[in-house]
Amino acid sequence: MELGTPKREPGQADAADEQSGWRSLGTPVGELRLEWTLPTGQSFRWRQTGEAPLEYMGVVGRRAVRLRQLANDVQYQVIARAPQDLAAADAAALRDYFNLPTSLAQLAPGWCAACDRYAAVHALLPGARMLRQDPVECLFQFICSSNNHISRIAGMVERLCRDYGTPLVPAPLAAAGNGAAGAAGAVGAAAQAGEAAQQGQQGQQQPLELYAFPTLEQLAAATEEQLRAAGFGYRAKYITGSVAQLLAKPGGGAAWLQGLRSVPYEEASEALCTLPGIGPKVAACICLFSLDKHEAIPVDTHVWALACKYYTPHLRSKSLTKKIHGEVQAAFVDRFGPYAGWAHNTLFISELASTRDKVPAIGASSKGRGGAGGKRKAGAASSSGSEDEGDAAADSEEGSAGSSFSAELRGNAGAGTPLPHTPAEGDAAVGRRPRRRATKKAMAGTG
DNA sequence: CGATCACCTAAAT
DNA sequence: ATTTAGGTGATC
Repeated sequence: MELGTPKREPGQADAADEQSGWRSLGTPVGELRLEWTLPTGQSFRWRQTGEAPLEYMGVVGRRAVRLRQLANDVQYQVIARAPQDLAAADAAALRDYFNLPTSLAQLAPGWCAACDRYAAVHALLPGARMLRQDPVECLFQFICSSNNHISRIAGMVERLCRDYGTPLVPAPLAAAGNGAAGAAGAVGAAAQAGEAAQQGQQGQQQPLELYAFPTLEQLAAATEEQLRAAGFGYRAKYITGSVAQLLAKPGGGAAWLQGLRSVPYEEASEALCTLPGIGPKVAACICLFSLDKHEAIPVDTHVWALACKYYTPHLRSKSLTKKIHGEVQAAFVDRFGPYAGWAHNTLFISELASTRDKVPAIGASSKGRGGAGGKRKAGAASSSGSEDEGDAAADSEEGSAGSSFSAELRGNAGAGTPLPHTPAEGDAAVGRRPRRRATKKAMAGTG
């Protein structure tokens, strides 16, 4: 059952799975790999709860979910659900969350043809798919992400859910429960479920608590002082400020955000940037991870470095201003087409230290060939003309993206060796090191 | 518009 | 002790 193409319809379970409670999502490896999708910076709400098979626990909407990766499929199990949500809708909710109507496997060949570097990385990172998260949840997660690292972001988001969100009660217990159980009981039960599922892990962590992400109304209870005390730092005022602005929107902030799904990327981005704590990068994250803007490119420090090296070397000497952000964005769309954000995601993941740990081969899978740096024409559709400019520019200073990348791979064959990324000279392009060493607040633009 | 700096924090070097 | 870590806002 664990190998081969899933034959069942998504959401169905055969006799064996019926008793264990696992159901098939119907996603071959080319469409979804949990390890390249859940813990790679799109959402900070998933915790790994098992190894072999790889398993995660998290929350989708008001459903607490367990997911496990099989050789050529993903299975799920909804362990807690809001009273108003039907079990019959579980499959649809997950298919929506994982953006399954969009076929990654169909788009990837076009990106491989458009860029050798992408092709090399893609082979090692199949199934790196974009999520379709709830916009409110996504927005506050990424306000927390500014000038921050993943582990700390995850902690902040967890605190937000625990302090202001609604606890989710595991289904069997919810069914058997009575009013007397109360909120405290519900929390305990959810925690227990998480704890049980976490056995066999590296231990240490406290029981995983399961909460729905707080609604805007719930978040309105948070004060800046409270959040600062909880370790949100200067982002505390961004959160309270954005909550206030969103709640003031006619029709409600949630609906306003939802409405951004049906306007052009440019417009959605600008709208988001009117909220405190949201700039071009965070706006792009929200657009790509929750608002159906498949072309959005969050240009962070890693992507900026990638772009300077392979895609927009002519911008290398610039600093990452809003305008430059737009130029990098355009360069990616020019090369990869309307789903450039998806392609960018795989490239981005390949730069994460955690990814390199999991894929030692990433430093050793050369196969030489440096040809054809980019012949674009991504089957995904290149929006329009001016084809060769990007390539010409890319080739001018560093050689083609393809050859550069391959050269790096060759020279770095040791297993587990981090991608070379030879910082050469332009590495600190983002934040010029302060001429002096201003003690603390000097690393501004670096992150 | 572009360049600079301040803003929280915890882990890594 | 300094740097890193998936930036944004205010100012000149």
